[in-house]
Amino acid sequence: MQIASWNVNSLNVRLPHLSEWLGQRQPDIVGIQETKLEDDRFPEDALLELGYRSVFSGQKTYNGVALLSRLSAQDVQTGVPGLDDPQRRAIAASYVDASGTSTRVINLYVVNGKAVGDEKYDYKLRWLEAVQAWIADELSRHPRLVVIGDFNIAPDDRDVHDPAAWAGEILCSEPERDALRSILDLGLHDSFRLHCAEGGHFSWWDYRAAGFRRNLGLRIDLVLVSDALRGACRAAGIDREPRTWERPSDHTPVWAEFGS
DNA sequence: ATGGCGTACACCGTACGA
Repeated sequence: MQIASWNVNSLNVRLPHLSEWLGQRQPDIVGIQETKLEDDRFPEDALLELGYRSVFSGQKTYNGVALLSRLSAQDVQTGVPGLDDPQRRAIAASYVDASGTSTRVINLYVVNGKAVGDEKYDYKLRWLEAVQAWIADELSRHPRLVVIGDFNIAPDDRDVHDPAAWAGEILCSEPERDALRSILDLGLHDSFRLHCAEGGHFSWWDYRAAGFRRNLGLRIDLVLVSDALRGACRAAGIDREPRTWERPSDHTPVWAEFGS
C-alpha cells in the first residue's frame, strides 16, 4: 500500500499533471492540498475514470484539501474539530482493506504564517495546537494512523538548502519546529527519515530566482506514520519528476510504502 | 535588492503563497 501527499497549487491547472503522476505512481491513497476549488467544481468524474474516489473540502481561490483513494472513504471528517475556521485545510477518512484492516488518514494544509510575528504566524501556531489535540484524539481511537500534507515547516536543518539564511525565519523558526515536534511526540514518525538520514532532499522550490534549477529547496511535505505502522513502512520518497514538467506545481509529491 | 514567479479574481492591479 502506498500513501502519498501533493500540494498541487490549483487542481484546475494541475489535473493533467495529477493524472499523469497517478498513472506512474499508482498510490492507494493521496492527500492533495491547495485545490482552490469550490466543492461543486471538484473533478470527481475525471478522477473516477482514473480509478480514484474522492472526498474533498474546498473553497474558491485559496486552500482546499481532498483525499483520493482506490477504496471508498469512511468516517470522513472535514475541518479541525473544535476550531471555528472558514479556511478549508483539513480532511480525514478511514480506509478498510479486504482483510478488514482499517487505516486512518489525516490530510493537512498547514497555515503558511507569512512571517514570524505576523498575525498569520499566530494563527499558524494556534491552528497547530488544535491539530495536535485532534491527532491525539484520533490516535487514541485509530492506532494505524497516517498524517500527511503540506506542513509548511522544515523539520530540521537537513531539510533546508541554506540553514543559515533560513535560521529563525518562517517555516524554520523554533516555535514552528517545536509545534511539529509536539505532534511527533504523540507517537508519529517522519517516514522519510525512517529510510534516509541525509540532507538535501526537498519537496518545494520557489518559482522565483530559478529555485528548482539551483536546488534552493525545503522539505516541508511530510508523511507521518504512527508507532503501529512504523515497522510496516518499507520505503519512502519524493518524486522530483513532476517538478520538471511544463507549468509545474512548486511542490512535488511525497509518498510512503507499507507492507502487510 | 522585501525583488524574483505563479494562481485567482477581477481589473488592467491586488492578495497570497513559502
